[in-house]
Amino acid sequence: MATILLVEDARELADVIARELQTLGYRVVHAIDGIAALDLHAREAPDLIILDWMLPRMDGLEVLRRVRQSAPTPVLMLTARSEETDRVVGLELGADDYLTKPFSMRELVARVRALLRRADLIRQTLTADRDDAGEPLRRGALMLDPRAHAAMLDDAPIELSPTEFALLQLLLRSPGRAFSRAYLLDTVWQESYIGGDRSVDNVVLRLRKKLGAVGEEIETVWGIGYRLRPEK
Amino acid sequence: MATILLVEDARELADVIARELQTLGYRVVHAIDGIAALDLHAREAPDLIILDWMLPRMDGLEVLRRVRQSAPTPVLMLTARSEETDRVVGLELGADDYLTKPFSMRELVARVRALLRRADLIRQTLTADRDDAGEPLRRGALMLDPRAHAAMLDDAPIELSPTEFALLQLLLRSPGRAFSRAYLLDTVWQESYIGGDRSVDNVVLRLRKKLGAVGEEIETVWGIGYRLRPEK
DNA sequence: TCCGTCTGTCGCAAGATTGTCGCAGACGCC
DNA sequence: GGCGTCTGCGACAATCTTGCGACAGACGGA
Repeated sequence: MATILLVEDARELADVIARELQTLGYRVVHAIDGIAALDLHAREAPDLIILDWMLPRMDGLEVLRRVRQSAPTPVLMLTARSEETDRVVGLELGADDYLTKPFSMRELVARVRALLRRADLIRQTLTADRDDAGEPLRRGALMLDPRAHAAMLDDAPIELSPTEFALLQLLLRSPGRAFSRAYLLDTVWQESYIGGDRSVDNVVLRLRKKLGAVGEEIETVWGIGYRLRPEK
Repeated sequence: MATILLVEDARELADVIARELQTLGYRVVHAIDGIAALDLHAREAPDLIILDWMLPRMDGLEVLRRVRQSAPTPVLMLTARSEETDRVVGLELGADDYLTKPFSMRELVARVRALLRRADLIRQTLTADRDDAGEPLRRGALMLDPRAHAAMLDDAPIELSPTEFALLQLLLRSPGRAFSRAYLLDTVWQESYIGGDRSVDNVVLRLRKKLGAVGEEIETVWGIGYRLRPEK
């Protein structure tokens, strides 16, 4: 689950925000001044920063500037001022969004969610680009199209669940390579892997059933995991 | 990875933009005035130009005019002015998009990606889709005319709200491609995306209802988002 | 101001997915 | 061949996702 760095010196407000975010499942790290914020940012590598403008020891703008030098972490700025000039400065320095006090919890949450969603989208797009996704993968009678998120077997579309799709895609990208269950859990399940090794087995089981002849080419590597039989 | 020519004389702003784009994986070439911009454009053949309106030595409009004489490179104009007349002039001269200062990084990034994506799409499909947004899109009994912002179903006009229209247009442009909710929120809702995933669902729901048979071709990609069934 | 349209939210129900469990069978090692 | 370990696989329940109706706030026009 995402970690949020909250930088706010007004204790009471900070508590309210932190509690709200925590009940929503986010991990909240709290800094009370600018120096602490930079320190925590470096240590915790949060997914999002909620940054108050007025801070002891180093103001929000300076924190923003320094953060921006090291990481593209999205920043939501909080401010009591509403003057247009401040808004301009904040946004030009790379704040991703801006909220003027007083604001409703509801609005804060909506923006936090939006920023996290966007960051996640960017991350996915980048990794997809790196992996050269988009090109259809073929293997015998099977064709898997990442762009359409669809699979065809003998020219007939087949239904694959998200997990099945991701696992199959991984196998198809590296035929012959053996994947350990731990690696698969890490890669396919990512950080949400609450599953045990049996989960992997089951997805493979379901894939084999759905894929017919191609399914038989998913081999068990005893004591390790699975691999797609290298092409002849 | 795409190369972006950034033409902006305000050093600090330019640095922020450049850094942001670079962390996203783009190569950024920076020009500080109009003459340098033309020079770099000729040498680097960038995939996109981000062009400030006010520039030393040759203003943005003139740069745009000259660039247009030699290449169809997409151009995103930046300007401090918000008057309608300027906007009209810029777009008539062939700017592809337009952003008024102050703007958020989020917005800039969204537009940059939208422009690159569109350019890429155009490059790929050197078929009938040679238009940008003007040519009518057809699909079975449905005809959608972006220019007139009007839709016809079985030769009868149907009412679509702006959001519905934009989403449908996106689907029609890339039949078969799966769009995640996050992507749709980023693209269709753009700036004002305070909505949650349920908002997307609802627009799709309304579209399906309005579109009859064509509506049934909007498929749910479980765990991902939506897709227009590819044409046979 | 009243009214109609557009949009986001909420809540519930239906349905899909996925992790767990148990057991049978396969495998590797000695 | 015997034995401990690992895997295949069916069943099931918990969880997650989506469809959809209802509703309320925002907005703009009359």
